[in-house]
Amino acid sequence: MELAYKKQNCTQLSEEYIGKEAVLAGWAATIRDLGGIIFVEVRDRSGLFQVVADPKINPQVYETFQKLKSEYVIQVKGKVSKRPDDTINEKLLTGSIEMYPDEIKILSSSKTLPFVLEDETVSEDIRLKYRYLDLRCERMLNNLTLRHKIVTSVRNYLNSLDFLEVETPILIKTTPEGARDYLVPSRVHDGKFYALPQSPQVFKQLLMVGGIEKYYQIAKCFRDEDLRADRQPEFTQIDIEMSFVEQDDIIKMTEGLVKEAFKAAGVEIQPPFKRISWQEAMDRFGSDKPDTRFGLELFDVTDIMENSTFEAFKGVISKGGTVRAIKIPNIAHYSRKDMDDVRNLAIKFGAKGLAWVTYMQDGTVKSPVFKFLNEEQIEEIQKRAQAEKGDIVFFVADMPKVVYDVLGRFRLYFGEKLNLIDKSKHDLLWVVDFPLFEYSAEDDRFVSVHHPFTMPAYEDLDKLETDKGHVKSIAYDIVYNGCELGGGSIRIHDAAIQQRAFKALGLTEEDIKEKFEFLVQAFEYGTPPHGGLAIGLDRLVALLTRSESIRDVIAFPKNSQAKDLMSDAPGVASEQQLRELHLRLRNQPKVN
RNA sequence: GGGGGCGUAGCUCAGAUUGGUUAGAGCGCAUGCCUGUCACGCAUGAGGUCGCGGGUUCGAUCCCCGUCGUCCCCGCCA
Repeated sequence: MELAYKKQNCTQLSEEYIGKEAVLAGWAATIRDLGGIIFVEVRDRSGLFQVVADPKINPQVYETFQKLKSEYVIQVKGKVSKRPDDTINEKLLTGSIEMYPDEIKILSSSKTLPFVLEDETVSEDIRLKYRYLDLRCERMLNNLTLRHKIVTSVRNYLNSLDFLEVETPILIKTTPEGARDYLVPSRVHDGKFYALPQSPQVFKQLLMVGGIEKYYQIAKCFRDEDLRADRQPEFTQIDIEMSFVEQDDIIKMTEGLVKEAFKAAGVEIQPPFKRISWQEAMDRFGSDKPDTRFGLELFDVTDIMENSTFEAFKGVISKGGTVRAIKIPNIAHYSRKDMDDVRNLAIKFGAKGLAWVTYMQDGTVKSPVFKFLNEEQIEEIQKRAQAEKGDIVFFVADMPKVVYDVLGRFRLYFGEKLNLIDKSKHDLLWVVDFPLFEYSAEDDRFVSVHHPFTMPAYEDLDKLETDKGHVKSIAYDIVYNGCELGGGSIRIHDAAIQQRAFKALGLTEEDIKEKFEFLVQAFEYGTPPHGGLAIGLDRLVALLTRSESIRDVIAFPKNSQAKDLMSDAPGVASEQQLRELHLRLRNQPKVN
């Protein structure tokens, strides 16, 4: 596309252009002034192109070149020429050609940059403060380019399947459950607030009631919770909902989508992906997002320990607890200090203690717990662990949730530490059959694992009243290399089942009316069976670009304290603004 | 809310085993020289509230306390 200021992109030029006129515009990336000749690399989004000024060839151009400084914006016009054979730069896409411009214009000058572009060691806070400069670096350009390609491939894929992209509101009513809402005060309605959506959940279900049948949206979502490397206060989901579907339909559709998204990143993957039940994931990997690129699977020794004389374990078991173990290979040489560190790690992860068996290289076996076990039990442990010389088996006894969590984290810790993870793998799988409810000790009641509209497994419907803790749901997560990429569920479309689900959650009629009235009401007017899922776009792109943080795939992210270091948001509001919003501050904001 | 790391030149860092007279390096920047560089080379030079405040001390970049900034983790969050 020819523009007023440029007719070609830098890397569009090739040897085919030799002798032809070109007009480039971009930034002076590097300037090499050799005294009698000046080389400048022009950079635009496409890449680099070298232009040369020689006083004997064009004194006027040479004079302007002498004025150039780093990151000046320039335009050059002239004929593309071949470089002398011995000056070809193999590292540059356009390294065999160059231009002695007939004309150069300085379109804009630049101050000295606060940091050297492409210097990977520059700290992130400096780069975030001058994000517009960081964006000039190849890394950010590549990340944003890949993000765009992935979004494009997703849109193309869903469009080809007859989906409609529909926007849902950003100013909505606050929702009682889930994450903390961002609130927006209403000027028109004194004392009332909008919330920003944590996800378009309610609206996408209403779109199904509205007959849209197949909906998607590249949706901005907002959660006012503390940040992490993979969590931003505003983030983007590929949000999808479909009518007249069961779980398999969603899974199949998503597998195609993920395949296309990976293809856009140059990675070929072949659906269908493995499916593993939530229970199996917890039993084998201690996680609902298992990284199955390596072994170190957990195993159950509750039955053995139950018949031991180890009162600590027996006490846990009699209270409904479990004893599980993990075998870590080739660490029997660990010193006492190493073992203390491991024990402290277990405690940090939530264990009350740690027991172990060491299978020494000399064939002896050492364990602080063996005095509580008979020979048969000791043998059975070795058999289940398939322990060999050099291994250590660790035991954790507690309520299942704690045991899974501690051993699951142990597994990841040692997998990383012992370098057991094949980083070249693209391991995709589905975790299915999640429990519908989870007991919350904090609230002393059962709460939704997914959300209150998740369909219970058909075979578990009669347990809704009798055995809440064991009701499975039709919910599914997609997991990539041990990271949750997305998840979703089939929703309840039957008013009677929805009432039973609400009841199981301990919600009263008033609660339901207050919290979900318009949704429940909508469902009374003919609701198609429906379900969907959402995929975290930022995480997906971060994983595919091997970025350490999702900040690296967002053009203008917040820092770990939810501040925008560039614009210094959030800022203070004026007294006038506060008055219009009917607000008074409890504390004066800190001014730095 | 809690735990940990870091904070010295524009950027990235060093600054000792023990607190001491003039706080260094590379990159960048400036000036000069240099006609085929592409990490151009060579020379010269400028550039510092050692994050901030307080304390200990004859004396603090260094030790102590507080505070601010930033990153990571737990809690929180799908």
